[in-house]
Amino acid sequence: LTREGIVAAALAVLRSEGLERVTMRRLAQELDTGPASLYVYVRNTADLRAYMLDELLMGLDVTDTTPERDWRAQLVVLLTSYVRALAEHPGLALSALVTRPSGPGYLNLVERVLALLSQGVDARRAAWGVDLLLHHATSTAAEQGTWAHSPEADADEDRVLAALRAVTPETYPHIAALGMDLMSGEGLDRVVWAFHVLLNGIAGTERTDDPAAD
Amino acid sequence: LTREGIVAAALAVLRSEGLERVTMRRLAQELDTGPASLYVYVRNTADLRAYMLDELLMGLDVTDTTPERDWRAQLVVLLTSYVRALAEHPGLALSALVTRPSGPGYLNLVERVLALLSQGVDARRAAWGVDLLLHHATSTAAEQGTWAHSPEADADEDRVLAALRAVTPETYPHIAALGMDLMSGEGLDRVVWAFHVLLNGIAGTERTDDPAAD
DNA sequence: ACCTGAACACCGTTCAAGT
DNA sequence: ACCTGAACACCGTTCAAGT
Repeated sequence: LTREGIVAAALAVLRSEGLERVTMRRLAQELDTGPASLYVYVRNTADLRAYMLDELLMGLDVTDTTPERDWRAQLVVLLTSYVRALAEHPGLALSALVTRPSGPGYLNLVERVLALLSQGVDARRAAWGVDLLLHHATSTAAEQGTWAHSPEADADEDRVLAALRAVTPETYPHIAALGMDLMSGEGLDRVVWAFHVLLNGIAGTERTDDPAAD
Repeated sequence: LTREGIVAAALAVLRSEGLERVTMRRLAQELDTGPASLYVYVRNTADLRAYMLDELLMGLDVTDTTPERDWRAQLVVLLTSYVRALAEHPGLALSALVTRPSGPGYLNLVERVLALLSQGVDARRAAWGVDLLLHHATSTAAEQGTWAHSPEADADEDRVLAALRAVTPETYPHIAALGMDLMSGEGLDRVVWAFHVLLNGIAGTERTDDPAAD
């Protein structure tokens, strides 16, 4: 019984049965022991999920496939592949939003994002920008992943559509004016647009805190 | 027993004991009935949380306090107050990330954001921008709120700091070069900067999908 | 239609006792 | 130090039976 073994078992259950089934009791069963034994190696379930996420990130290919393109395009490719990988496991993305990742897999990703970002913006903006980009990518993965993998997502969207249709120009003029364009765009179109917004925004927005404070 | 009554009881427990205690069983106890009775009025816990969130949003003041300032500044004020309100209940923010809100409280907020956004950008960008802004605000509230209210947050930050200190210029040159500036900034400084990044980005990034597709 | 008791099928975590 | 059985204190949801 080792932490590596526990995390490996957790990833196996994750892939075969989903995150809901990755419980201390289920893992203990898988490893032929009692749930209490696991607490020698992981602090709690949040801790376990952090290890799982980092293991997943280690498997992410961060090497550049299109070195001839500019830093923005390369970042969009990298971040999109991160979103795609994480969206497979939206529950882990949600955990990462709440527990700050700090494992080698995450540091590796941060380093790569910083390397690309530094080509286009100054160091102070890069320092805050990397966090903004990865925070956005993570929450996008949680959102997209949940919608893609949940049977309730359709009913959910129906409710939003019904709410939009019920809007009259008198009650909500701006919503009524835009109408269904509020919901337009294939999932990935919006994700890519959002990354461009962030990159252009970072390049065009100076940090507002006192430079001497660093 | 009505849905309004159930939601009101839920909000009372939320405020006095936190979201973890807002369970079907706890609510049933509060309302002197069995948990099964609640399922006549709410589909499940996700549904209940959606009602709770919308009730909370109804209490959000979206009227403008600084009409003399430009649309960007007004949006930053509005979005910051949304983040502040939601960060009080990070669990609800997390739910909103996964279940699309569609109640009157949310529509009210969307209308207000659209009204301000329309002063600065074209309708197509406003349509996608409002979702991007509120998605970011929601996930920021979940993140900030959890850190602010969780006793484990400190240990979490210590781990990140230790990981950063352990970085050498050989392994992660860009991380090492930025050092502790990666973690700089008071919570709110970064939140405000992020909103400026988004607003500048939206203003400076055309939508990439086919305009005829609307 | 609305309401309920009881059950089904689970959880995370702790702790005293063992090896 | 590591491991465990058993317990503590809970969960969401369903369903047959009642009113």
